[in-house]
Amino acid sequence: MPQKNFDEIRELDLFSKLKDESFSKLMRGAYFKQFPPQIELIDEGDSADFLHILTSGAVELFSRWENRETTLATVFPISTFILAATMTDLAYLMSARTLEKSQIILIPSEDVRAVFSEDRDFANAIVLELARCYRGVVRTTKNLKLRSASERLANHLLVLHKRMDRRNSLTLPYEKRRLASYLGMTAENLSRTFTLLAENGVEVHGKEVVISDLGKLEAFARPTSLIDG
Amino acid sequence: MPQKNFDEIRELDLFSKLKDESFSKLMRGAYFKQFPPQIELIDEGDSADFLHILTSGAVELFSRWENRETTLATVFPISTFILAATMTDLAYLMSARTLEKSQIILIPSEDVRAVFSEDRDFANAIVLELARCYRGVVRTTKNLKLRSASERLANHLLVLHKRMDRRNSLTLPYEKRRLASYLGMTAENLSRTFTLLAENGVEVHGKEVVISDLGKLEAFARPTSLIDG
DNA sequence: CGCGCTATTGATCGGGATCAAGGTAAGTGG
DNA sequence: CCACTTACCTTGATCCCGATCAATAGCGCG
Repeated sequence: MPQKNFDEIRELDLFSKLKDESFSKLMRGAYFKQFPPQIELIDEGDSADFLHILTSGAVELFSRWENRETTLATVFPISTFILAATMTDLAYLMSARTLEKSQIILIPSEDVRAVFSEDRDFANAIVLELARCYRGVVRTTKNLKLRSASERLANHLLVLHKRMDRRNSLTLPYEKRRLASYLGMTAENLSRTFTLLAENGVEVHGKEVVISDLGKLEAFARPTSLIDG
Repeated sequence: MPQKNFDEIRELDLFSKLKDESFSKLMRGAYFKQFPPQIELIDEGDSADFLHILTSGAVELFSRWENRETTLATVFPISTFILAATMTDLAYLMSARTLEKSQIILIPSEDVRAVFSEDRDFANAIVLELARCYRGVVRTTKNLKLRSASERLANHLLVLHKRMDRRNSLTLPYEKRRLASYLGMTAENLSRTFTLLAENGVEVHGKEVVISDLGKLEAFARPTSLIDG
């Protein structure tokens, strides 16, 4: 594995305060793998043998039931995923597939749990990370249950806008149909909702989104830190 | 506080493996309070000063946005709630109200965090509990996004049935309108959905639900361990 | 180019919401 | 013990958001 990756991983909240010894213990047993796009990395229900860290590319977390499928999250570098299943040694609840060619580090779950009980700082970081994830899903649930599809889209655009350093022009980092699924709507409905938002300060051309009237969009979206973070 | 309560709390997964010393440290700073029904214990956005433990009564966790409100969970004794906010020292993301007269133990968040970093077993238990909560909300999200309202109701009845030792007759432990809100539907729609389920092995009289044909209900609900636990 | 995939647009359908009355059951007080 | 109240639930009528189905339009890429 390139040194560059090591350094980046080391800087993740999860590992930054880790003892060197613990960190190398984790890395010693780790696999560094490259995957092509559209590979199913994880099938929900599988036992959680590895903690995954995405170092380049993109990964979709999704779930299937009875011929239906929904996107639960999109993971971008550098970040870990499916920590909760790893810690509890239970089956994964989400499936994962690469969206692009991706580099992924696989750390055996037993190693994670071993270091967790040896290194207090790691335990601390894991708790914070799990709590953060938990709160993220709670926000998602509130978003789904309290808002209409167009309100969800409007607020999501505001979140992206904030994340992009508040530039009024941004590029959607995923296909629209995945965005639609993530927001709990169909691709068709997303399209129509975008045209609806044209009256509320949003212009769309392909994956480019221009927020031409932030005030209008905010008035429509009514964002709150208790949902949108 | 009655000794009986102490013992019951001690048996919670979160506290059972705790050193006596740690447990008393937590209890020393704790408040034991009684609340009448319909009292708002927590307003989302408040800072998370206390970990709450419900020892009798019932508490609803809910959220509001723009004049809409949704039930996120109902808590029954004996259990803790809002652990994640406590650990991260961030604002609560859910509001809470008593549904009945309730006894609640309030443990200052700083004490919880202090004991967490002193007592390895407690740290362990907290991680497991957080991961469990996280996975619970992931299931909720999948349920909301992958299933229709009637499928959610059918599966929820199966969950209650399982929880009630698989007796074919059970009593709904909450008002129907709260169940409706929890399942992400209106009270009216819940009513109609119950009549729909009459053709699928379910009889309802008030809060009494009789599963007259488990096979039929299961065929309709198609439960899966990856959503329904 | 032309093939294949994604996005848009249009027409229609349906699940679930909303609005508006009734019904039912459990208190409450005379 | 029974009228009256009140809260919850049900039922009916209608509406609308968003899904579905179908066709077309872009776009990226070999």
